[in-house]
Amino acid sequence: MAKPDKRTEIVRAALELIAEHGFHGAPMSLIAERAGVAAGTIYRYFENKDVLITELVHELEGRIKEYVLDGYETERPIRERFLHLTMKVFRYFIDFPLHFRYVEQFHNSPYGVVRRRERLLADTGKEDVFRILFEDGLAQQVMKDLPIPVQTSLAFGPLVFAVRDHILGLNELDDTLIEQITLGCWDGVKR
Amino acid sequence: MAKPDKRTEIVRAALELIAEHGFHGAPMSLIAERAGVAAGTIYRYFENKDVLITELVHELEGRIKEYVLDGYETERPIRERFLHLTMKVFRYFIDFPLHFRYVEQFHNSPYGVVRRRERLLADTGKEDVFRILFEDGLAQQVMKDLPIPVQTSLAFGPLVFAVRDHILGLNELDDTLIEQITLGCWDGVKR
Amino acid sequence: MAKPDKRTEIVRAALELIAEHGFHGAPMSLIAERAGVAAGTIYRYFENKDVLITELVHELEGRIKEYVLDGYETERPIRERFLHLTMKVFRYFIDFPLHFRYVEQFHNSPYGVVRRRERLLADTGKEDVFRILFEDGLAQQVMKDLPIPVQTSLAFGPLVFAVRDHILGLNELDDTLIEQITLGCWDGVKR
Amino acid sequence: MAKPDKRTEIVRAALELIAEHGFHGAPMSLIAERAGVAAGTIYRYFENKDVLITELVHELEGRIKEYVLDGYETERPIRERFLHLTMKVFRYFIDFPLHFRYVEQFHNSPYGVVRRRERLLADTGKEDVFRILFEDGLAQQVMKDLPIPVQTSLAFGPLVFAVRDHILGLNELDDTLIEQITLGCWDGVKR
DNA sequence: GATGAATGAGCGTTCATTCAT
DNA sequence: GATGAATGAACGCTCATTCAT
Repeated sequence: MAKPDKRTEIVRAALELIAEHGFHGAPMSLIAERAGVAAGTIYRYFENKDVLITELVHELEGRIKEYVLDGYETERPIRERFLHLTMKVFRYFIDFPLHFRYVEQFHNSPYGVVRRRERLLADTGKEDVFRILFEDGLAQQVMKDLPIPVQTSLAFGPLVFAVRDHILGLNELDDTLIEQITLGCWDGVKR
Repeated sequence: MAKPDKRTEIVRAALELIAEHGFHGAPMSLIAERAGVAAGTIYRYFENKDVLITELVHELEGRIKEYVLDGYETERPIRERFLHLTMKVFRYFIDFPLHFRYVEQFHNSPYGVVRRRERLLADTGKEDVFRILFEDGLAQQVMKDLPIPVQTSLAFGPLVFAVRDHILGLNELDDTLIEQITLGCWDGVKR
Repeated sequence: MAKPDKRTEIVRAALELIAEHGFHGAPMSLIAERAGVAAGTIYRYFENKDVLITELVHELEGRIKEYVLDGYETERPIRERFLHLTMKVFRYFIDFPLHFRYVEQFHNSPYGVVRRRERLLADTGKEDVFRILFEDGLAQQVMKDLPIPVQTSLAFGPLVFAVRDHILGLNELDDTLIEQITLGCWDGVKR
Repeated sequence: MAKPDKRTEIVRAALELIAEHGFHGAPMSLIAERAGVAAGTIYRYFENKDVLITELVHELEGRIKEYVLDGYETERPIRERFLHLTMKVFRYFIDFPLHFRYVEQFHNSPYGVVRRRERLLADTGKEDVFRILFEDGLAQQVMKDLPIPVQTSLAFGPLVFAVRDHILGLNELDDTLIEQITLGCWDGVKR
């Protein structure tokens, strides 16, 4: 924290620029400038722009995961766990709108498509709390018997929409609204 | 099909390339090549690339609207109307995955953001079937009392997620699954 | 006059556009549009743009010559003939600023350079009133003994400068001013 | 000559190409090639082609001014000062014909017209030696009472004409001829 | 003759990437 | 390690010219 090293600055600059102006509006030279480094320096830390973009999304997703899992207890009832997870995701994205914008941009670009596919094909199921939650929910007959991806859609689709509108200023998401949406999602997935 | 005129070919080529490879991966030269015309020819039909992109999204949205409203009867019960609309949207996007991908890309780009905001600010409510449906649903106390954008999130968020996964091949959306999701959405918005 | 034929319209349009916006600002398509003909039609009358440009300058120079020689009497005294010619040129360009602008642009472009050189190398001396005037002036020992091109410079250089400034609005050339400049030029060439 | 840096080479190449072939005949790619740099390199030194063109004319005018004012003494008689200035301008342009051609092209292009107008409208009179000379000349009743632009026309019009012809090879301006023209100009402006 | 849609070479410009310092 | 000047392929776009109708 004392010495914000160059890599950190590069990542921060890339996040800001891409989140705000898209991949188009974030040339390497501008990222370098905003990071306070020379253009060539970026290539010491990232092989090329694609790698930078991809590593950045990894980092963000790691942080989101960490935030969301904080205080999460696998022993609690399904409903409670569900609400914990969705509301945490909500809060995270509202608190870090740049992260949301970045991740959104990423997943709606060719990079994201590749990434998403790889991820699903790899069996990451073991450690995936959402997956476990849905499987538990099914086993306990609390949730509908739907494929995991479908459950995910019902659980997170509304959230993403709502956050997007909120960030664009078309919406004003306060605590009660967040709770209502979250409960609506629960209504969607519960049996 | 009788006269596959150049404009049509250009639009088709742009749709394919942008849907598959993003705005980045669709240079005018490639669009021209795939449309079987010279690069300069595109500019007889579209003032510039931005206009091409924007007109294309208009066209697609027009077609979607037409498809979705076919057979829609404003006199039917709320629930039935809701299911009609969401399932039609589902089917359309599953039948025309390129359209889905294109519209998605558009709305996650600077173009789309501007468009979205303008649209919301303009009071287009009069003719917007979704809006009317939600207002009716609220008036009849069948749906939850939530802001329109939030209702929209609950109604369409899961759909977009699910279609995306389906197109990526992570999902296999058949009729029963579509119905289940749609019903899940209804559970989310109904009182 | 009754039927402003296409060639005339093309020439007029080219003159206006080039005079006002330069060669750069006068694409063939715009010339065609302003002439009320199709783009391809121009090529029935002129082999290509260069030919159009060159023929136009010929036409203009022909008209200037005609105007200037109107009322010119080779029997009058040198001074009177000199003043007649220079003042007529003055008036012509002030009355037809577009012609002036066009001719100026032409002579300051690669076209003009070629043209000018060809012209001088061809022995056009026989019919050139200016040349004859200068030769007479020298023979009668009324004018300085200078090469013809130099005499031309002294006679017309100031005129071109003054007209340019006038057309740009930096100057207001009225009759007395024109006369003064003309007399200044005479002072420059006379012995 | 010790370090023929890239900027210098670019400027030199632009000067040569534009002077010889006009703005049309000097694409950035060719300027780059002749300068021995990559096309993109030009943009490190000049924001765009317009800026390159405009900065170049500034540089040339600066050098001309410096050359012309060398040895100029404001305390000398009007006539002597007049002859000093005009003859120096003469010599400069004869020694640097590319500079002459460039400046001519510039002032007959849309760039130049704008520039010229701005310059005249701005009251640059304070530091303008020509203006001061003409004002002194008028005050001392040595020169005719004419507006400054008109005096300028009489003083420099012939020069520009003569130099142009000389560069085109239609003329052979030697010292005596230059002096004669200069004296002719003086005859034109003096009372 | 006249049209104007179509062409495609060529333009000015950008930017991811390299490499001498 | 770090720099940033230099690169040059690739982009969006223009426009003189052609040719089927």
